[in-house]
Amino acid sequence: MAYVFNAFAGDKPSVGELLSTRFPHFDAAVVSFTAGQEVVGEGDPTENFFLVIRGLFRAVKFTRDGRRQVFAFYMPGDICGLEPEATHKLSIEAVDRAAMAILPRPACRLQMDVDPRLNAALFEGATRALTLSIDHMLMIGRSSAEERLAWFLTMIRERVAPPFGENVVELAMQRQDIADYLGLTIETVSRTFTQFKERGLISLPRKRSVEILRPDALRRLAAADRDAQSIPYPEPARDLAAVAA
Amino acid sequence: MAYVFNAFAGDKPSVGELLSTRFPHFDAAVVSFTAGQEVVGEGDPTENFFLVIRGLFRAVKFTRDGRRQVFAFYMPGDICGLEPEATHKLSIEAVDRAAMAILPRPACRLQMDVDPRLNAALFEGATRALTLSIDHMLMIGRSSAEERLAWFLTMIRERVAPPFGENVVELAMQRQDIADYLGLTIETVSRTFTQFKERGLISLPRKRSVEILRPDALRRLAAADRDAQSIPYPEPARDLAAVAA
DNA sequence: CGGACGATTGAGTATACTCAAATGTTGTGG
DNA sequence: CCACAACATTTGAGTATACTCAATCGTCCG
Repeated sequence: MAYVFNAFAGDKPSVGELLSTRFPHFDAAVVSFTAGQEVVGEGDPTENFFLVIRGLFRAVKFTRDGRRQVFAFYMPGDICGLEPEATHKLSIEAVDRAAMAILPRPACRLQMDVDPRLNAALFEGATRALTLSIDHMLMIGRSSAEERLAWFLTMIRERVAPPFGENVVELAMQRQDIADYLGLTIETVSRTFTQFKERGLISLPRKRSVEILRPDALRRLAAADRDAQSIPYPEPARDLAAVAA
Repeated sequence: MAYVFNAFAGDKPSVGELLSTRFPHFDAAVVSFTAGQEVVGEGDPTENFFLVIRGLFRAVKFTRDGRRQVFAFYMPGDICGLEPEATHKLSIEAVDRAAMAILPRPACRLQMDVDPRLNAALFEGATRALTLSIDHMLMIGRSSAEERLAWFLTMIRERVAPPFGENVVELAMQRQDIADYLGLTIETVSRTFTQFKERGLISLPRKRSVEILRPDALRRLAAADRDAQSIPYPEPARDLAAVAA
């Protein structure tokens, strides 16, 4: 997940908390968006930071001929819009009906100068976002379709309810978003979902709802552990140590 | 270029300058490395920042089964090692005979608290690094082999001597590094080099030396402009406006 | 000169792609 | 509430791009 501040990730107070403390009226700047609506576009001046209040957003970039890459999904508690240049290099769009708190940059900067905690939190967050993007890039550059989808499902699951996640994950984004996030086509994503279903790794109660039946197997696939691919069905053992390793 | 501070990129004083000002004896901590030598490994504690003095370094990560992704190349003036977690998530290795200034983190942090300029420079740099990684990811996720290599050559050329670059670029890294940087195999990289040569886009005086004969054509390929692919040979016109657009 | 390594080239293949059609889902108006 | 339209997703068939495995070529050193 490139470019994401996760409210759960820090041992320090979360950026969201700090902001809501320092800007007691920040909810006055909350704006709602409908599905597909653009918050900022590529080339727009970077005037604000954004704190996700409700729903799901995505950060995207387009090539000139219309290909699209999704760089991140932002969930409630995440901050985005921290691009350093004068203009945004990514567009931020609402995936579904969602809401953002809009935080003017000058005010944030002033607070940063005054409050070392906010300062440190933002810096830590920015560098952590970089770390989070590493896995994403490794996946895109060096993994098969099934590894990418397994990684995606594992990551989403663990973000929704850390540290272990629920076994049923609601996917607010549509298949095209997943495809563009993973650097695949929508057809390949769909086929891989079907394949996972047939292998008993997941079930699909509804199209946008995934029940993860065998989280360990999925996690091993995601870790690019080639052995996992040769284990289609059994494997009842837990394997949490492997995650930490 | 993920994770890179480029000494040329900023309108502010470069991080390198600030560090050498604030740490007048930082050159006492300069360490030399031979080709392939590891500066820090994945999992090592994050005790220092690093400033490249001479030569070329790469940031890499391995999957469990040995696949490798190169995330960045660091040139003199670049800073690396700014990972926020307690341990490094990437390994940093010397590509050739190279040297790093080793900057203890606690000292840097102290200076950051005291000196808002250093602080701002590092923050700007960290977020800029994020922006720089965007193109890399877009390439890896959504481009063909020839687009990736065209982008790589264009980027290297412009980094070596901004803003336009020399027409002859010395590649200190070997083909495997390029392949792992672009998410391709070494064979595909090699074939694409050959193809570019046959199309008259480049020439290869030596294996590690690329002469860029048609920078505009290469740049258009890199920009994922599909029209460029249907223009194999002629095209004498300049096209700098397209870069800015 | 020979060995080691890096790079290129060749042949065949697999994975994910494209184009196309069918199916499923959602939302809207009658 | 149902029917229909619009859209999202799945499935199918064929193909292209980049991969794998293998051999050759070139270059740098000892």
